[in-house]
Amino acid sequence: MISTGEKPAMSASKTAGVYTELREDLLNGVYQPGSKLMIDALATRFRVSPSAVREALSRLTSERLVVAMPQKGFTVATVSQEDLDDLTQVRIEIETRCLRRSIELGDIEWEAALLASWHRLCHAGASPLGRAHPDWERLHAQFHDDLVAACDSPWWLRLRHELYIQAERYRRMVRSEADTKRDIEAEHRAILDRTMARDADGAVAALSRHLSQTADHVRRTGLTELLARADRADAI
Amino acid sequence: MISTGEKPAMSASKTAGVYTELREDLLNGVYQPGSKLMIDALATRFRVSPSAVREALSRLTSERLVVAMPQKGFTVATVSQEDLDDLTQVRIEIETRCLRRSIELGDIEWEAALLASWHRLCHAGASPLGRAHPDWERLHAQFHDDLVAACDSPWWLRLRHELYIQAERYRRMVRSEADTKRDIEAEHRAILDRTMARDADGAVAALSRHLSQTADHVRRTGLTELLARADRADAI
DNA sequence: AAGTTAAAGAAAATCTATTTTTTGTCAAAA
DNA sequence: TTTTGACAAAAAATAGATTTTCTTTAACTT
Repeated sequence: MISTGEKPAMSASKTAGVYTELREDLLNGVYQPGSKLMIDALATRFRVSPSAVREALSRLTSERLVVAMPQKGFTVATVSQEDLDDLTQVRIEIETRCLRRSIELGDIEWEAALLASWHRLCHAGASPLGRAHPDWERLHAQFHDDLVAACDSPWWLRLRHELYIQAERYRRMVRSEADTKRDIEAEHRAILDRTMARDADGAVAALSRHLSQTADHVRRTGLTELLARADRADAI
Repeated sequence: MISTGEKPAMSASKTAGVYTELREDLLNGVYQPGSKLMIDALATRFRVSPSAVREALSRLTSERLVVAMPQKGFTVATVSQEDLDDLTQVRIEIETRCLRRSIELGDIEWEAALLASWHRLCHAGASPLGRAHPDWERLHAQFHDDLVAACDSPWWLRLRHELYIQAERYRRMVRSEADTKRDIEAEHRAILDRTMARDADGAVAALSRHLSQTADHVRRTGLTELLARADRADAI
C-alpha cells in the first residue's frame, strides 16, 4: 500500500516512515502482544506529531498487526496457541491452492524468477549471519511470493499475503533462538525441486510440511515463554 | 471493529460516526468507483475536522472499500468484471468450506438461531418495500453469518467476512433495479432446508448456486452500465 | 506547433493546542 | 473491610492553522 522506496531512512511522508518502522518493530516482536501503544510516547520517540502516529496505527489495523479500541487507543495484536494452529491450517490450504494453480500456469519466465529467488535465499542463508541476516526475511518472502506468482487469482493471492504476514509475526518471535536443528534450506530445496518438476502433489506436500514444521518450531521453541511474559502487559 | 451502537446518529466518537456513514455510502454506491474522496469536502459535509475524516478513510482501507495513495489522498475502490468473477469463485470456495464445517459441528442452538434469522429475513422480504427494506441488508447478512456460525475456525470466518463485504458492494450497486425475476427467497429456503437436514453436499450446492446467481445478476443487470458511468471520475 | 518551465491555486499532510473521555487514587460512609 | 463517589492525572480524540506537495495553467522557448 505504501511504497517504502529504497532508502528506509527517507520515506515519502512522515506517516509512511512511522508506518514502516512500526511495522518492522511489530513483526520483530519489539512490543509485547496485547500491550498498549501509546500515541504520545510513540510520537515523541519518532519525533513526529500524534496525528502521524494515529494514521500509521490506523493503517496497521488493516494487516491486523494492531487493533483499535474506540476511546481506548491501540494495542498490539495478541498471539495464542489456538490462533497459530488455526492460522497454520488455513494457510496451508490457501498456499497450496495458489501453488497448484501456479504450477499449472507458470511459464519459463516464472521458473527463472523462482530459481533466481531461491539462489539468493540460499546465499543469504549461507552467510556468516545465517538467518539473522537482515535481508534474509525479505528474500524468504520473495521466494514464497515467486512460488505462487503464476497463480491467476488476485483474491487468493491477497488472502495468501495476509496470512503470510500473520505467520511471519509468529516466526520472527523465535527467530533469535538457535533453531539450527531444522534444515530449512533442505525444505526450500524440496519445494523448489518438486515445483520445477511440475509435480503438483509433491510440491504441495513439501510446502505443507514446510509450513507445519515452521509452526511446530514456533510452538515448541518460544510461544509458551512468550505467552508467560505477556502477563506483564507493559506499554511501550 | 467499531461498534456503532443502536443509534447511528450518536456514535462513540466522531471518527466512528464518519466511518459508519461513509461505509454505508460506499456500500450503497453513493460514490462512483475510482473517484476521489476529498478530505476537506467530506469534513464540511459531516461537520467534523479533516483529522476525523482522514482516520475514517484510513480505517476503510482495511476493508478495501477505499484505497490510499500517498500524497494523492483517497479514492473509492474500483470495480471490474474480472474482479467480480475472481471474487465470486474464491468466495464460493470459502463460504462452502465454512458451511461444511458448520453443518458438521452445529448444535441445536445453532439451528434455532439460523431458523430465527431466516424467518426474520423472510418477513422483511415479504414487506411492501421488498428488498429495498432498510433492514433487509442487515437481516440478509445475519442469515449468512448464522449459516456458518458453528464453524470453529476464526481465520476462515474472518476471510469469509472480508469477501462478503466486497461482494455486498457489487450486489447493492444493482439493488435498486427491478430484480424480481430471481426468487431469492427460494434460494435461501433451499440453503436452509439442506442445512437443517445436515445434507452437506446439498447445502453446499445450494449455497454455490445462490452466490453464482447473485454474481450473474450483477453482471447482467448493472455492471456494464456502471463501468461506463465510471468514465466520468467525478469527485464527491 | 509542440514541448518545457514557472507560477499560482488546490489539496494533502502535518503540527500544535484544546476538549473530551477514561483511569487511577484516596477518602468517607456503610 | 468493602464499597462508593469524587477528584486528579493521563491519554485519546478533535479542531484549526500551517507547511508541504501536487496539479493546472499560461507564458515562453525551440
